[in-house]
Amino acid sequence: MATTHAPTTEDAYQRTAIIGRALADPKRLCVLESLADGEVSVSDLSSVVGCQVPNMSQHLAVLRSAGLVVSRREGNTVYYRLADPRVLEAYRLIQTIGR
Amino acid sequence: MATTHAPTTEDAYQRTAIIGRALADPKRLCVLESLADGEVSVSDLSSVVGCQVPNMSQHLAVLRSAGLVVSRREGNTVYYRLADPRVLEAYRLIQTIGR
DNA sequence: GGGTTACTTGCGTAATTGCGCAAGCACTGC
DNA sequence: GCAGTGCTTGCGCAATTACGCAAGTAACCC
Repeated sequence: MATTHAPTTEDAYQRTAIIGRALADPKRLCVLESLADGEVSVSDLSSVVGCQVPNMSQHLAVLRSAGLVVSRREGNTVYYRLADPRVLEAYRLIQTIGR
Repeated sequence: MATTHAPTTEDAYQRTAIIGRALADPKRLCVLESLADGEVSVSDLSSVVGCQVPNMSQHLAVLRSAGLVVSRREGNTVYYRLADPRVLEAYRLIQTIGR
């Protein structure tokens, strides 16, 4: 079934670009690093990153729609965690390229 | 030499974010993939990606200032290539996360 | 010198993004 | 029911971005 060279569709580029876009902000990178050791609540994340809660919520929405993080509600606290260990792996790799 | 926990400075986040930003466009991702097998000229890249040459030149400037590609001039042709094999590695990794 | 090819840069515009602030929702108590 | 806490969403604004087009630079050939 013509899997000759994997032509890489425009759609595949688009999905990958959405992830790149999610990695394009310092605060979002700080979030990913903060989630390396396990799940963290939104308010704790906003403290660590140093921004207001609504702003943090928007950044988390970007990360979530890119499929990099997932959320879980417990009472009235929402905890976020990395969706996949490869997310941290990718972040670390890009980090080493940048130094 | 105080390598305690690597606090990750704001500046380090910024440099990593610039790379993420460079990976945030489908056309630029197509460029990286096109450069996987070796150097390619600007006009050839614009043909493969499907955009005008000035537009391609701008995308290449983004990739270049992020340190992902380097250029070399031969006569009046400018060839671009990946600056580091890890760039392709990072692209592939992000790609698998996205599918 | 002039002319051609290959690429870069500047300019204007439409679209997207990050932020602050206010309002809305979801859940827990009372 | 009524607060109160924690998070999300909508709105307005300043800043950034991608694109097309024109003009500029660099190297080649005559």
